[in-house]
Amino acid sequence: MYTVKMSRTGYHHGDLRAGLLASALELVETSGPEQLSLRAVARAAGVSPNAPYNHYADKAALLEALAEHCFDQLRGELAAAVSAADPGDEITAVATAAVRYALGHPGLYRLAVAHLCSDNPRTRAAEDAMKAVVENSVTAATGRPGSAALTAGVWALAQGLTLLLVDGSLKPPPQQDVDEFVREVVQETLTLGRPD
Amino acid sequence: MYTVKMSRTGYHHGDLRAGLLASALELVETSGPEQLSLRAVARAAGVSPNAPYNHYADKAALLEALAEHCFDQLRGELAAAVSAADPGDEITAVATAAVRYALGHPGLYRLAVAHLCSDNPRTRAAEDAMKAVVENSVTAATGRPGSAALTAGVWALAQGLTLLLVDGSLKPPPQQDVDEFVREVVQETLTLGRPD
DNA sequence: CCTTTGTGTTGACGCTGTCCACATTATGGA
DNA sequence: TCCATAATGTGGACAGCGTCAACACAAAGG
Repeated sequence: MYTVKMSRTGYHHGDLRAGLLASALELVETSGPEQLSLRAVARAAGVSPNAPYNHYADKAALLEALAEHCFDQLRGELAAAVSAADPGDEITAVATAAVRYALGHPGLYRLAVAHLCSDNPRTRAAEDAMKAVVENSVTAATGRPGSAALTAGVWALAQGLTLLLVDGSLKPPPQQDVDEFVREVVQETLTLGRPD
Repeated sequence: MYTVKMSRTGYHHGDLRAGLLASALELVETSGPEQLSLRAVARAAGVSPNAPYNHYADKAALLEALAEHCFDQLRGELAAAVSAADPGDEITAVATAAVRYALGHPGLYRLAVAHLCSDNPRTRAAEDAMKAVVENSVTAATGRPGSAALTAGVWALAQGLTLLLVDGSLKPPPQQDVDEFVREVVQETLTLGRPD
């Protein structure tokens, strides 16, 4: 997965900053975002409880970094999905990609969503980049520049669908694959049930 | 707000269960959901740190109760909004009502969303009741029974919009009122930008 | 009246985030 | 090359947290 520059000299770690991030990414999936403690991350990275403070101001800063990482990856996935989509199908593609990513990294996604409220500029920037991808998908799908309202709506639909699916509050009907379900939901919603 | 049966006898509290809930509801707004500690709730209720354990199995149980309370109230608001809506306007009405409620109780809403993942049956039931209201709004607005997919989509749109607005990730343009913004987003999204 | 049951208190444990002082290592100018 | 300085990791300590066990008080009912 992660090949960190592992030159532990016995005392110094080599690249603790990255090591902590990697350990945290693992722990957040195995133990859940609620259980993620700074000390546990340090332990997993093989380092004393206070070592992280040399690289992150406090626990919140580590969580910010995790959220930023999540949004960066997600943006990448969305952008790839949009450019690989059949013409006219871009909106469905972003929604599907978002859901797929979140279901693949539920712990990280939940953590990122839970800490959305923070006003860290880097996190905000990562979010804005995601929104830009969504906007692209809207203009690509409709053939004209999408209004701010429509972009917001598509973004909200994707985000809401993802959240509800991740925490099991919404389940695709049996013998329907998640992708199909998302596609159906998005298409019916965008046309209010009217056949296109 | 809350007139709890306050018959503190000097030792017994009278109705600690309700008192704890009330204190928690206050604290979750004033101090934020992340800072909400069982001990702080007990303190606010004027009782020792362990007293809550006579009424809630653990901290998670208290949070469940809060989430359930939130969903119950929200369902009430949504139902009222649907029945008060102009015919054909029911979907916009639910979305607006959801956003309005969440913005009025951001701490509680965030807590409820963060703990959606739990599989407490009472919480699930409260959620299902909300979904039923949304379904009603869809059938009322379209004039025919809404499909499961469409209901899910509207639900996701409302939930996503609410979440993004609550944590400031989405801001209505200046000099546009939140209600108007939500209305515009919902209408444009449901018709993919096509004028109706 | 006395026992049982519900309720609140006190004390303790391990865990957490964080501060401080200190130890160790890397770096770069003389 | 040597040494000062900065970067990085360690250890100890503190308050606050969730929770358990033992105990104290009050209400209820035979």
